[in-house]
Amino acid sequence: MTPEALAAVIREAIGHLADSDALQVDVPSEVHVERPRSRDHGDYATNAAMALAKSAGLPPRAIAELIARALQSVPGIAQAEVAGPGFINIRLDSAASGEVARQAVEQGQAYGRGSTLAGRTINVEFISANPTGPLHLGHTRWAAVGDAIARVLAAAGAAVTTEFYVNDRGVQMDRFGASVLAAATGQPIPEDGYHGGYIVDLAAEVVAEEPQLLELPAEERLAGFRESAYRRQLGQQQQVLALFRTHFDVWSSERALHESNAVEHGFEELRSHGHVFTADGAVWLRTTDFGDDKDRVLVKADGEYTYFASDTAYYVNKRERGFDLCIYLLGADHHGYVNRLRAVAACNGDAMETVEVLIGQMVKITRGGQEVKLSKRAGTIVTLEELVDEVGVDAARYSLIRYPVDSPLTLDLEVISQRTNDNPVFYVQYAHARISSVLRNAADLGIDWRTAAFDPGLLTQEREGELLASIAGYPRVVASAAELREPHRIARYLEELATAYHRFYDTCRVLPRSDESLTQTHIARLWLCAASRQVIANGLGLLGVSAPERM
RNA sequence: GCGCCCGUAGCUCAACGGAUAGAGCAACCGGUUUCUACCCGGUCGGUUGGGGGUUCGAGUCCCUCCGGGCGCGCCA
Repeated sequence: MTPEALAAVIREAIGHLADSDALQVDVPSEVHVERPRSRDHGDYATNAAMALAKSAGLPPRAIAELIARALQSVPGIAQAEVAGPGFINIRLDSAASGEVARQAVEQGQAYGRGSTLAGRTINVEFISANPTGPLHLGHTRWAAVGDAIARVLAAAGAAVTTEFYVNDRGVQMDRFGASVLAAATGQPIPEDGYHGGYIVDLAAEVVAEEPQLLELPAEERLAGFRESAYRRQLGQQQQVLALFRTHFDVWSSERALHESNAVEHGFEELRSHGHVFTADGAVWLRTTDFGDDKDRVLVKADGEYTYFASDTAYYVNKRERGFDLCIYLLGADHHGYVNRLRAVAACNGDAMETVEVLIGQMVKITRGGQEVKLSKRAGTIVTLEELVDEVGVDAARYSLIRYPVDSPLTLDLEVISQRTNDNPVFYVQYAHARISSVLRNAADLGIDWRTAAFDPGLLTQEREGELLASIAGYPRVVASAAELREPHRIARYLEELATAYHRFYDTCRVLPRSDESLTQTHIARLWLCAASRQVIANGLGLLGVSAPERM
């Protein structure tokens, strides 16, 4: 029995009590079931009685008594007793606990997937870097976390589209082009240009492969270099992201937005809602109608569109493509955008909740405790590529996802490339490899556990119970990670699951020793192993981290 | 000045408003002569930055102060 199933049972019990007038309450839509820290408090505990006390006008313990008595007759529940201020502590019988092993094995990759977000059509936009340089560490955090969020949302039943918005228009692109051209022709790179070493490499590449560009008249030459370098740089970003296992369904170009007239179209939509006005020769969006500090300019007095104009049109475009939720992942240096983005939604006649902005704090990186400075302009940058080269995709992804994004993060390159428990990705992966080995050995011994009768009631050891409970908790972890947009919960959970497995393995012999014959207990433990492995693989899959069969 | 985020063990960090605030690392002590020891067990370690409040119950919610990060363009 999973905690969700138990919660449903408790809710049902409360419903019966309410129907029979034993208790005058509204049946709560959600019943909270938790795994108590201390096993003395049972397998699970619920605070339902305490939560109902106020509306029922009865002391929590009295309500708890009623519910507990009802639960005692439920199949699978071995014991239900009132404790403390009104908790109900519940003990399952071992067969009911053990059934989740069967569920996990039989459901396979589907185990843990849910439907809490079914019907939602969600756009997740992240990274959206300028195509004027390699992706650096901040982008890398989003590459890992954004991708994991998308996977987790999908696991909760949402239809998810991941999207990368390419800022390929405007002054930065011109500076980029000018920088590459300067490098190609031996001129000093402009003060306001890009000075990274990669500019020189790009310039050399362009010259080698498109020497004819050098022959063009000045203006066309500049444009030629800009476009060529842009294509190459974007291609490089795409290639590195693919290597990093971060997939985007849609690459959306700011330039294309303008060329397809989507910007003007977006303005019309907003105008029809009455939030566009003209002042001082500029066109504005009245975002202050919806909580922004100040109104924002869409078209400057000189006729140029602002960056915000594209953002606004892009939002309208997303809505027209059918997304009912637009999630943006932004760096902390962009948190000033939150209010105006939400205001854009409201100006479009949408609920402000249609826009959800996740703010990620900065990532610092150290090597052996010493900070590695990041500066895109100065060229001493740690790029996504360099990080992966140094620590590998699995360690990089896992380390970046493992922490909530709203706190600043410091990663030490030495630590996350070591195979210590400072670097738990290996700990989790090792559990998977270890189980794989056991299952291989079982096959070698000719044990066909899958078709043998599985008696979950034989899993009565304390550590078997802990492991089963951990497995049973997985679907809820996925659901809450999706609801809270916090994939780090998956990682933390996997570490606990791996611990539970290692502890189980330490005390419970799975396979028969050479002088032993095969028993039902061996079979039951093999099911437990297979279930554990399935859940680890599913969880790592949500993080985009591999689940190796051997290490 | 205004706004957002953060402050938890020596370090890096967890903890749907729930019971005695937890892991890993570091330090120290143990465990494998048969399934992967990249593992397991134990010891040490805390006024959750300070102070108020809300309630059956606060690391978590509210107020305030202190400390740190980031942002406040007709820039992108």
